[in-house]
Amino acid sequence: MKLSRLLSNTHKEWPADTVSKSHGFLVKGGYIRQVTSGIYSYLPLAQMISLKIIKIIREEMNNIDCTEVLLPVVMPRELWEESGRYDSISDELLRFEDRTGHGMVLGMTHEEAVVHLARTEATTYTKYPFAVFQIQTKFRDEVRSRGGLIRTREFLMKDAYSFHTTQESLDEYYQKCYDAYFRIFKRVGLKNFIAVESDTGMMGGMGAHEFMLLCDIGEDSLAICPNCGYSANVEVAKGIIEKNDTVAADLIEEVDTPGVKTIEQLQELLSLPKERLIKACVFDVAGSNKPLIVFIKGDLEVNEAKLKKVVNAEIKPRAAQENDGICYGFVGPMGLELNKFDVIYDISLKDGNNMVCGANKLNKHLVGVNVKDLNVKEFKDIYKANADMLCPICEEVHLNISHGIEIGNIFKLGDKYTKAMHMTYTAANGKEETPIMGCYGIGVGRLMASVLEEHNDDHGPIWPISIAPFCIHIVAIKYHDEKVNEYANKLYKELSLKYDVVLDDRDLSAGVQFADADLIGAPVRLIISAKSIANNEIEIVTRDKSVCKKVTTANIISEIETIVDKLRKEYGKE
RNA sequence: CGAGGCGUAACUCAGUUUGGUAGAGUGCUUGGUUUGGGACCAAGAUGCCGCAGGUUCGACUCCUGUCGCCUCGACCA
Repeated sequence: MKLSRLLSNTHKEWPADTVSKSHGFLVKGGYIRQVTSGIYSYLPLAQMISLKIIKIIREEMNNIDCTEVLLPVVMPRELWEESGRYDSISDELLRFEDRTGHGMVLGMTHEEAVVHLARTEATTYTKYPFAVFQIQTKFRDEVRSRGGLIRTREFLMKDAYSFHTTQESLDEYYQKCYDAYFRIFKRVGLKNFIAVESDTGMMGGMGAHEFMLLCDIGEDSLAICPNCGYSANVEVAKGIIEKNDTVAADLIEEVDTPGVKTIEQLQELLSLPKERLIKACVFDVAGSNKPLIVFIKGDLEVNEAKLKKVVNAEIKPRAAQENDGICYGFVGPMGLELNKFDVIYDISLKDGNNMVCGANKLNKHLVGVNVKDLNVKEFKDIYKANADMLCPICEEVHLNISHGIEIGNIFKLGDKYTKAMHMTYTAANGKEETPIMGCYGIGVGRLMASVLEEHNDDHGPIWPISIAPFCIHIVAIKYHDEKVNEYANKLYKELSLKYDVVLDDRDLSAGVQFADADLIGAPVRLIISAKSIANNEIEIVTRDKSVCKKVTTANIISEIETIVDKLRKEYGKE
């Protein structure tokens, strides 16, 4: 590729409205252009990277006996009614009508489509297990897209689906996929990524992991044990709350707490640690007209993902309303009119002694409350793990809370879709059985942005050699100079036989050429100038600055080979 | 959907408070001097000032509405 022929422009100034490095550099370097919120066109540079990522994904999926298919982007609403998701998913699923008025949807994921395909092909146990994947555009009408390619509405995704007749078979394949994901992320150049236990969310199912690139701009919070390696998305994370040995109080007293509506105010007024307070949170639950009151230890927060599972419905923090019988700021477990509310106690309160709670009266709290006296039937685990808690596995050290970008996920779906969509096979004993499924996703564009997020300097991306748009970038300084021109083209031709090479054949000032080379981020750079040719040497520099030396023209090819081999090993197959 | 911010040239942004001929830098075109980190000189092209109403002799500027984009939150198979 000659740089003068490349369709894209770099920008000198940092693009407006970009917050993350990856977003900024992708725009500044001419990789992507926004069409509308959450929807981007890829210029050639981004497409080249995308194709290289896809190639790696393909190889690794094929390696675990997953074969490629192509499912439709547009599907009839009936298919989604079969699974129940036409109604259970809200506006994120884009619905529209074709010209006959028939309801259609844009695929946001393809469980329905793949079951539709597989249920007519895999009707006997002899076909199982099997797995297919596709690399296909998804559309999710996100409430708010953000961060450039980190969170878009339209995006390219590798999604794979496996089908099994036994749980053991699913578990085994799930592990294979888990391992393949590690290889994929390693090969595209990521270093600081982990797998965490995760919520199954709208996918449903029996277990899930998310692969996370640890990084400050990540949208997810992760609880990680630095000792034993336990790691989980905070949405599902457990954590051991350190015991507090306060002794039981003898009597309950009502105290005046005028205007004290928050835990912080209460803590200050009573000079008590937050864990001696009982916090009340009020939620509205979809499909219920009773407000839900959740009691939890004052220093903890309610994990809404966990709570949602416990009540098995959508929940929303309730906005204070007048005359709804709730004494906001002074809600407590004693004296609540239980026929008007649903109440849940968090497990963190279980052994609470001598605590403080709202009195359900304006400007009053109760002191000296022992939870064991409240006759709570059941405690639920709905607290959010935090850095004050011990690891639930090794119980030795405190959890770290880190941020991560979700670069991939795997789910054990079970029979959620196969059952709803009446997919069956004939078992060896002649009976009809329902297969179980797993699904496995990687967002290609987000992965590209994530790699950039991890590999950059002040001047631009430092693409790993495995996915870099070009392997070698030849900077010809004073391209119009006859000798430079001749030598640069000779080298370009020769190297192009073996590598992806870009030749900067523009007759621009050296500064511009270097700046653009930084933005293109090719791992190996060759600098050719009249002076260097006169000395029979070429300067060879790697984008990560690990190599910077002059090499005689006679040795240049072998030197490049050495450097490229070394870089490839770093990101190569195991 | 809640809160905030922003829509002016291809890009980054002034100008709006106080209404009076549309601006700068970068980029682009042409010519020239340059050429190891976005160099310089000269000449030039480029605007439905997001859109629609309203007020006014006159609106980029004031008023109303509307659309779009960004950030935070909510949300996120």
